[in-house]
Amino acid sequence: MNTSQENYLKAIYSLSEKSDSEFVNTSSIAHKLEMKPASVTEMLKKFEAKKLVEYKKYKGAKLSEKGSQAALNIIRKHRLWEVFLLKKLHFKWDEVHEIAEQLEHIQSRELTDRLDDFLENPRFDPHGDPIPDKHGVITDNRNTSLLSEMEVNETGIMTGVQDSSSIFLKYLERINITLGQRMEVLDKMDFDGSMILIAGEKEVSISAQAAQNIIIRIN
Amino acid sequence: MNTSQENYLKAIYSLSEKSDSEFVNTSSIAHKLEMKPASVTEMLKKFEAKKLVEYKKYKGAKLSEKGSQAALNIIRKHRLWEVFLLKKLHFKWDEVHEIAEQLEHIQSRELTDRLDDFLENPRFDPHGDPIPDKHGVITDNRNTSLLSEMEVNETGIMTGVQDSSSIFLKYLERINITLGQRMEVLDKMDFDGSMILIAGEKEVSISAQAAQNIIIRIN
DNA sequence: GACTTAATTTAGTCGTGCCTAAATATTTAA
DNA sequence: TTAAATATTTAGGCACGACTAAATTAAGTC
Repeated sequence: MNTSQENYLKAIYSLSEKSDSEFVNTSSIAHKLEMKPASVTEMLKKFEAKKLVEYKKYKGAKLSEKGSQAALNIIRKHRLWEVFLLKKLHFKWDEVHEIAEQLEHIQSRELTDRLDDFLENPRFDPHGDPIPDKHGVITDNRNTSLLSEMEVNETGIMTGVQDSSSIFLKYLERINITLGQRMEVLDKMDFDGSMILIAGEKEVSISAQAAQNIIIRIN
Repeated sequence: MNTSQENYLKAIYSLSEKSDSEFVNTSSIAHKLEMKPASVTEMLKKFEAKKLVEYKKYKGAKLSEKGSQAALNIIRKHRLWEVFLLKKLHFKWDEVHEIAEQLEHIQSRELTDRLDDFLENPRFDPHGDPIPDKHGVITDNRNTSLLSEMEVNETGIMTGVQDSSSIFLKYLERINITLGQRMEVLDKMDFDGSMILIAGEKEVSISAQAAQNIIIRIN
């Protein structure tokens, strides 16, 4: 299992999480990995042979138990390294993803588990995403919703983002929105769907597009 | 520059350190990397084109300034990660090399420099090898010799090993020899070249082969 | 100095992971 | 329900980094 194949697994996992149907289609994987569908087809056949996915022609692929475990292990490593980069090396929120993309491919069960302990077994990464434990179990976090779906006067705590791109994270930083902040919706504008909130102490205005990418835990 | 190429650079660097002649020959590189000489020849030509080495047919290769800097950067990363694994994650002396072989290929100048600071700018790795600074400068350590070359009654401090294999390090651990110990040569046996020392507090006997792989700082 | 031996390079092959272009299957819409 | 549009797969090709076997060069020996 090399870096390329691990990236396929991650892509399939993340797409199947979001999609409602069981099978993830070829072109969505290709799009996510910035590759051509033909290349994906080839790899899916190899994965089928290795029992990492169930593959049905013209339908797509579904991760097997073995495939899911492999994907979760990579995600676990990615998120643990992100915590390390942020907490120990003091990288900024928006800088950690890129480096973690490399570190997630380091192979050593022992290393991952020791890193986990060294970081004091964090349950969420800097973007609010849950970190699978050593058995691949993710702590389920219900009670979450997108900021864009909240009603006026509702409150919650920002626990994550859906878009981890540097450009988005920089935007949030610029308007002083950070993880863990309590938010209250003051108004939703009919004009463009933008929202007025209290985030932390201050009143901020945020676009509909941004609100669709902010995850809030309601409580 | 990928993992394979970085391993070539490291191999050439380490061989040219030890060898007296300027150029490192094809077969020694092949041997070190456990590959066939024909493969090495091909790569050396590519390196020549990239100006990483000076390559002379049937003579071998010599790292250019650019090539040396690249090699030193990989060595720096390797040794810093080794310190991290030992000091922060509490791996054993003989376990760190293998994992560092992977981590040394992570590409991020920023990461390396921050790791260096996080570890409080160590000057030597767990095997006693010096860590190049961010400019590729190695603190020169003269006054070192191999244990096997010491005379009876000479003393010194063990600062490193030449063979970092797990099998050798485990052997040292078993006979209670560790880095930083003061050693005194009590006797050298004509029979088989083995040596009797005081290492730490105790008297130990060590084979000629092992003594050739232990680095001592004389003072 | 010629000849044998060893080292090195060249030439051609292979697996991997990507691609493009063409063929085929599925979905959508008239 | 059939035709057009779209998605997917197949077929063939390419770069890379490894290999083997054959050719060439260098080194050692009589």
